Amino acid sequence: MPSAEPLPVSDLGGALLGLLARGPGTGYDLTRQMHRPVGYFWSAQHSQIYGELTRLEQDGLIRGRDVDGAGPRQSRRWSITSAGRRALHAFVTTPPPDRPTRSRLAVQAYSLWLADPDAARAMVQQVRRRHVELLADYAHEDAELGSPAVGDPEFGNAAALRMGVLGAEGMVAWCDWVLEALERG
Amino acid sequence: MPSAEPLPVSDLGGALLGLLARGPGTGYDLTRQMHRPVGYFWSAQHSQIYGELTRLEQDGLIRGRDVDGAGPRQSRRWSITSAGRRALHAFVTTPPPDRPTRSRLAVQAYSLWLADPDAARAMVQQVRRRHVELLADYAHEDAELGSPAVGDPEFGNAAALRMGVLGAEGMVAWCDWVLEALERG
DNA sequence: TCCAACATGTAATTAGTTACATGATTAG
DNA sequence: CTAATCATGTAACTAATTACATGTTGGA
Repeated sequence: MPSAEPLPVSDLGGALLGLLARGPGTGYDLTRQMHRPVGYFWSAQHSQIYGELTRLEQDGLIRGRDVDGAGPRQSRRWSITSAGRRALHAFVTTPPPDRPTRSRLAVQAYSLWLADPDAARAMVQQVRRRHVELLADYAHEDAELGSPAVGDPEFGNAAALRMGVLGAEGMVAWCDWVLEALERG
Repeated sequence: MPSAEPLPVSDLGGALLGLLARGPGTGYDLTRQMHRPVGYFWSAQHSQIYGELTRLEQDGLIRGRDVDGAGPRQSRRWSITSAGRRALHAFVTTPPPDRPTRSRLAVQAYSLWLADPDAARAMVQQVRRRHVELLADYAHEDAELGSPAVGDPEFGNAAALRMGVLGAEGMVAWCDWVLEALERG
């Protein structure tokens, strides 16, 4: 009998399965797609991705087929299997472990009190600019999206994007809070 | 001549220096302090902390003195050196690298479209509860804090806490957004 | 002709987690 | 007497980054 429990996957594995659930692709494709919009929240180098794909294949969650591509080597086109879909199902509905979100910026904030105020202001202003830019990118993506139904793959994009917007708005608000405090001295 | 550039430190190194800048402590102390409020944003096991402390000592950023503690072994009390303070200065005012914040929840969100709506709702509700609890913890800490001046160590606590509040509020808003979308079907 | 994009892989290193190991003191 | 806390360390492993390596095709 087949095991009832689907195989657990790593966070990167979940990201890759999430991409392949929308359609097959090569390792190279996946590496590029680890940009907008999954890549807003997860990144990986191709070296890590190729390794993870091999592991997912060994677990039977994806299947690779050789195709001849433009490069010097054979290219492999990966597709998700039904076991992979089951594993992805389990992955998305399992509450994430309750560890603190790692934020280097928060670690810096914790020691901001001993920084030179001008240097602190410059750093925070740069962070602010970056998040304002991010918000503009998100707005672009959002404009092409509308309000997809929950069963539509686009709903996943919208949900991830929404999280990005709320997070970036929070960061801008935080920067303003710090800048005001530095103003007051 | 002494080098003009202070030694770069890792994120964990920055967190530990940030704690030691407020006063000396043993590895055990630091492990416990990697809870509120730095630990809201960075966590580490003692195994990693002890190793990092050794590295910081080799770089001359901290200094350890043997004291006899309650345990079976000699205890070491660590203090930050002036080189350590310089390195921490540089650490806090260097804009963090522009990599995406890793969010497993966002990766899950990206594939939420193929989840069973009831399972999705349960997951999101649990995440929401967790962040509401976090907000209550933050409010507690905040109440004891007031509005410290920028040169006061407490200002670091306040800044980190502020980031936590804004982040958690964003997460609750995100959960509500998803729950509403699931309601509408 | 040179550079970018295509396309895949390995090697070396650093960061982080989990598990193993020890042994004293104190509170219930 | 038992469990928790004190207090430190190592070992084994997984995750992630950086660097090394190869070789084609298409456009400026």
